Amino acid sequence: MSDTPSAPVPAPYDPATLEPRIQRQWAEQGTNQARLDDPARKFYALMMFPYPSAEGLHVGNLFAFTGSDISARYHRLLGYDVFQPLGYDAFGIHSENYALKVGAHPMELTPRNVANFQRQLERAGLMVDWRQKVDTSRPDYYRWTQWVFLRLLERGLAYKKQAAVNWCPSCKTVLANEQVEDGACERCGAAVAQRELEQWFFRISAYAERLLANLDWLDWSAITKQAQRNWIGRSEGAQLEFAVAGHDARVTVFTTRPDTIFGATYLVLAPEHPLVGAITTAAQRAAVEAYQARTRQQDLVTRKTTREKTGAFTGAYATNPATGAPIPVWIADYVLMEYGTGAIMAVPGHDARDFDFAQAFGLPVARVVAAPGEAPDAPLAEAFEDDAGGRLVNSGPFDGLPVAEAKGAVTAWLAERGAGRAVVNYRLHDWCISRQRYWGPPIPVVYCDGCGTVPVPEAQLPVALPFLADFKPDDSGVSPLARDAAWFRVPCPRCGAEARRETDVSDTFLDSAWYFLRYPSATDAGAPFDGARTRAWLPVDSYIGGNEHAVLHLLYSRFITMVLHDMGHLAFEEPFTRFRAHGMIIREGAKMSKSKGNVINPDQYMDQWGVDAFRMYLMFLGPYEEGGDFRDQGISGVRRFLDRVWASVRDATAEGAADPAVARKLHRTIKKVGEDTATLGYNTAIAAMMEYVNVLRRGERAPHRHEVRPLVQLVAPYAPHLAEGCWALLGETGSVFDAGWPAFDPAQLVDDEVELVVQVNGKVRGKLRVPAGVAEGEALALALADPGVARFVDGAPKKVIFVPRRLLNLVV
RNA sequence: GCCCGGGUGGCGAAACGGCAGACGCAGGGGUCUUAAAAACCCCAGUCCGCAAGGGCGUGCGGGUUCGAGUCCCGCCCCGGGCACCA
Repeated sequence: MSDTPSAPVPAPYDPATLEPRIQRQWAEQGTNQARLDDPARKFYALMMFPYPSAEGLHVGNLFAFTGSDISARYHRLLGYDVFQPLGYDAFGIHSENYALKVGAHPMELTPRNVANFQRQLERAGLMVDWRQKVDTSRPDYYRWTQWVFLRLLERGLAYKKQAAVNWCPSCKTVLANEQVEDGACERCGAAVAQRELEQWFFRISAYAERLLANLDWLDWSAITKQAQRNWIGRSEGAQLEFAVAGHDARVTVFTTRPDTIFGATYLVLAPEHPLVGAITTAAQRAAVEAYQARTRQQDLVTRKTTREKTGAFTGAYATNPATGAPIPVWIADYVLMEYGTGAIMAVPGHDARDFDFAQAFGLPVARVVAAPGEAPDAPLAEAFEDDAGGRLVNSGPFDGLPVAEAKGAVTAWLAERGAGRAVVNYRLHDWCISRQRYWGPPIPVVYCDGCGTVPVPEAQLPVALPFLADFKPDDSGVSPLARDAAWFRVPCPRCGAEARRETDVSDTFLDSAWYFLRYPSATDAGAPFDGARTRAWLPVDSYIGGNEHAVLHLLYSRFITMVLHDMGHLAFEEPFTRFRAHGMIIREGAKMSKSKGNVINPDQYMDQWGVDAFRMYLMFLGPYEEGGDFRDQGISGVRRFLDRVWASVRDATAEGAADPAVARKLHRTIKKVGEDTATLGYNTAIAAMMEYVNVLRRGERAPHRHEVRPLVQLVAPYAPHLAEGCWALLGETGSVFDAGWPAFDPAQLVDDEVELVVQVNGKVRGKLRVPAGVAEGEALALALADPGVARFVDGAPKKVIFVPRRLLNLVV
């Protein structure tokens, strides 16, 4: 045996003991707490807060959170004061339905689910400042959600109107469009009908242009911005007026094709259009009313997806302002009341829907646009919709004009005759925030016979959600809250007379439309968001979340922020400076779902491999912004890497000469990991660190201390517990997260000697080791002297392409 | 139908217009071991060939270029979102 003293037993990497120890240390030392009051260089890192489902944390949640956490930790290492909060989106129909299903009460169930989530999230080792946690279902939060509602009411942006909803007569509840499948309720299968209810709306449509315009400068994922642009749906066109024969009434239509006015052979109103009753002739009244009734019976989804054309003739005729011809006025459910003016001019020759309708009811089809070389009276077998190369025909003074020019010219011509004007229309409709349900913040309004609609005074907030043993909706279409008489009857805040509370609760999207404002002030009982804190921390520097919220949540948050800005409550009008959408995790090529039984339980993997290995594997699966495919076998590779990092640190010696090749690799790795981490290129950053460790440990080489110390810093955002443990192992004091980010030496990035690829006619025929600065002539001489290259070259090359440091291509 | 993504080894995936397949999984061979595991080292797109070497290769068909996974045109397939929006 050797006579050297036996070395101490080397400590293996053991995440099961290391991770809890490090987490205790972080908690004791307040490592994850932000300097909320006096940040020097603030960085607000936000991730979309979860809905605390009873099933517990989903691997998709953890994928999202880990990606945000890495970014947050990286910024901390760069020297920012990072604030990364998290909370719970705990209100909503989801929780309520689940409670109904299992026969529990949401007030009891929700805290339990939240506690379970909290346990799982804490275990995941996120750098979250838990002091600032929010829970939207708690009165100390929704009190301020109600405050936000009152601000919109004050500003004239909240209003009530009748609106059609999907109604399931069996579940006795309003259904969202997503909950209707083939005209039936997704839960019970009963046929869904329309029902008109008085609902609260927010006038987001008034902000359409601003919400659209700001997208141009926001640093957001391109796909997210595009989704918002599509949703806002700006379209330029004209409103045109049609006089109705024998009536004072004029029908206003919206069209994007005013150029086709000469081809408008009939008008169609939405069945619920207010003019229908007035213009319908006695002879047609029965048919029209039957059709209206039939439309009301239909659910909203079926109405919008059925292509078959139905309708009824009103008996009335309108005058085409361009041709002077009388044209019939119909009603049909393919015209929607909520878009444009709820009425259209039908141009069957140039609109596929109008064409189908005209075919179904034998209405005339006229051609007013022709393709180049096409006869003005060429018959139309289908609608000719192409407006790119077409020119007008059969259009009086406008014949021959290209469509693009005709749009403006026709609009101007009609405007002169008082029959129209250019308008911009948006698809974005107002936000219905009413929910006739239980589990949400009561809308803080009181109805008084004398005073009308009275906002609940701020001092009386919150309007607390009462405990209702029976919170099941009934077929009244009114929220269960109406059944709690003690709660419902309330003195009018203005005159003191007996009055009634609003019984609708608000949409969960309202809870989440302002939660990022609350985090820095989460414990503030006196205001929704403290002025100084808000100035110090907002807007959010980095927001990461799923693109399923590209439209609603993100748009509503922008809207609420704009309104609060306009009212002087906020200094900025866009809440999220940078937004990145992460991808989706699938498993073995298939979407995860409970029914397939392939849902990943994070706890089990964290038990087996450690938290760090699990998070790092999630990040290694593929590009963060695209998602990845979770395969059980793959995680061992990441774990092996962490073992090797640990062993490298443990075996590092303080003395000895550096290996210049290792040093060069280190500096390249620092550069690469920094760049990739900044751009969310986590998978390639991890690969780069693996490459470095492969070089570092080649042949069981014992690394030097200064070769591993920066590695620990690089790996820290990815495997924070391991890095913290390694940092201590290196004898460093304090947290690695206060140690800064290593710098690379640019001089170390350039090699003295490079491998030059030699191609002949684009095919690789040889490789040369040459000095980095070798000249073209010299490289050519060396290449021609190479027998492998010379075989393919006969005589002098016709052309030589030389890319310094990379390649030499000889064309022969 | 429209709008995005994406199609690369056995698998997950890399690749400023310049060596396709980095990194990892699975696989094969080896070192160590009585043995196995672990660890470490090496091999590994595919076809022909004992080898040296060569041919072919990034969904399909064209094009631009000295050179194309990457750029352009036309298709096919998969995933996601929107969808009677006038």
